Amino acid sequence: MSTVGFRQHDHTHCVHTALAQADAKCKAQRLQFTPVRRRVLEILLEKHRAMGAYDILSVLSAEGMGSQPPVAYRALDFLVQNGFVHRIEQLNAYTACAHPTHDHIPAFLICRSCKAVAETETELTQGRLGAAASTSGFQIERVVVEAEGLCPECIGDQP
Amino acid sequence: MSTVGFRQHDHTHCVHTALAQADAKCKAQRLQFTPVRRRVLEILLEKHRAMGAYDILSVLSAEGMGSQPPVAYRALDFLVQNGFVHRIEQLNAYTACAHPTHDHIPAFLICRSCKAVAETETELTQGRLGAAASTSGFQIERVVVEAEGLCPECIGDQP
DNA sequence: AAGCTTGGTGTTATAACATATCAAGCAGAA
DNA sequence: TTCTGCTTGATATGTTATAACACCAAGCTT
Repeated sequence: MSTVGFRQHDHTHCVHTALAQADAKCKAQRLQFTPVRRRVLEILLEKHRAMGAYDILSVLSAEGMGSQPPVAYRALDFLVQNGFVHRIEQLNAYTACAHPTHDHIPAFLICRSCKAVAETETELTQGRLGAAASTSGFQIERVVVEAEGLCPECIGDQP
Repeated sequence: MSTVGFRQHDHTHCVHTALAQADAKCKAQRLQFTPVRRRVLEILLEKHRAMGAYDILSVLSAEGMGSQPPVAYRALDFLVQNGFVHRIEQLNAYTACAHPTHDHIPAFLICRSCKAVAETETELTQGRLGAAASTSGFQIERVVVEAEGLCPECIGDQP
C-alpha cells in the first residue's frame, strides 16, 4: 500500500501516470498546469531523487525554459502548494510526491549517501507530539518528519 | 516531565543551570568548552528562541568574539554534535536543547508567528516510519520531527 | 628545550539557496 | 473590447553555509 521507494519499478509508466493525474487534478481545480510547471514535475519524477532548485533550474535552462532562479522557485511553489511535490527540509531540496491522489502527512526516508528518497505517511498528531501540542495549547498546522540514514543499496558501500 | 516551553519560568536560573551542565559534561568527556562555544550556547539559552547563525554571529561580533561566518558555524557544529543545541531544519536555525542531560530524539513545536520553539521527545522509530524502514531495509540514523503552527500566545493575534 | 601533533581560531573568498520588485504577456469574464 | 487576475521575464539582492589556508596554543616525545 504505502509506497516505499528503494526498489525497481516501471519508471516510464509511473512518470506518465503521475503527470496524467496532475493534469486531471489541475483541470478539476481550475489550476494552470503550465509548460514550466509540468516540466518541473516531470524532471522530479524522472530523477526520482531529491533535487535542489538550482539543479532543476539548470535542466530548464538547458531547454530554454528560463534561466533565472525565480522560474524554478515559482514552479516549485506551485507544485508544493498543490501537493504534487514535497520539500525536503533537511536537504533544501524537492521531490515528487509519491501519493499525489490523496491528502496526507508525508514522512521521508532519506539516504545520506545517494539522496534517494522514499515517501511514506504518518499520523503523527495522535502520538506524543500531538499530546504535547494539545496540553500546551499549540495549534499544529504542518508536520515535518524526515529520517536520514542509509538505504539498502548503500548500506554496504558507505560507512 | 517533558518540557513544553510556552510558559513562564525562572530564566536566569535555567540559563545558569544549563551552562553548568554543559561545563560538567565537557569536563567529563574532555571536550573543550571554549569561550566562543560557551557564549554561543549562552546566547541561545538567553533568547529561548530559534536563532539563525547570522543572528548569533552579529551578537558575537558586537562583543569582539569574531565576525566571520565560520566562527558561528564552528561553534554551532560543536554544540549540535554534542547535543547542547538542536538545529531546526525548517527555519535553518538553532535552539538550545531543553533536555541536555540525556540522549533523546527531539521533536519541536515551532510557532510560525513568534518563532518560539518548544522541545519535546518522540520515539518515532516504533511507529509507521520505523515499520517502513525495517520492511524496506533502510537504516535510520537520525530523525527530524518538527511541527509548525501557532503557539498559545499567538493564536489570537495572527490569522 | 626543540620538535611534533592535534585541535581551535582568524580571515578571505565563494558556493548554495531564496526572494523582492517591477514590467510585460496572456487568458477568461464582463 | 476592456478589465482583471494570474503567469512569466528580468534584474538585483538577500540569506545561509562551506572551502581553504595561515596561525597559535596545549600537550606529548625525544
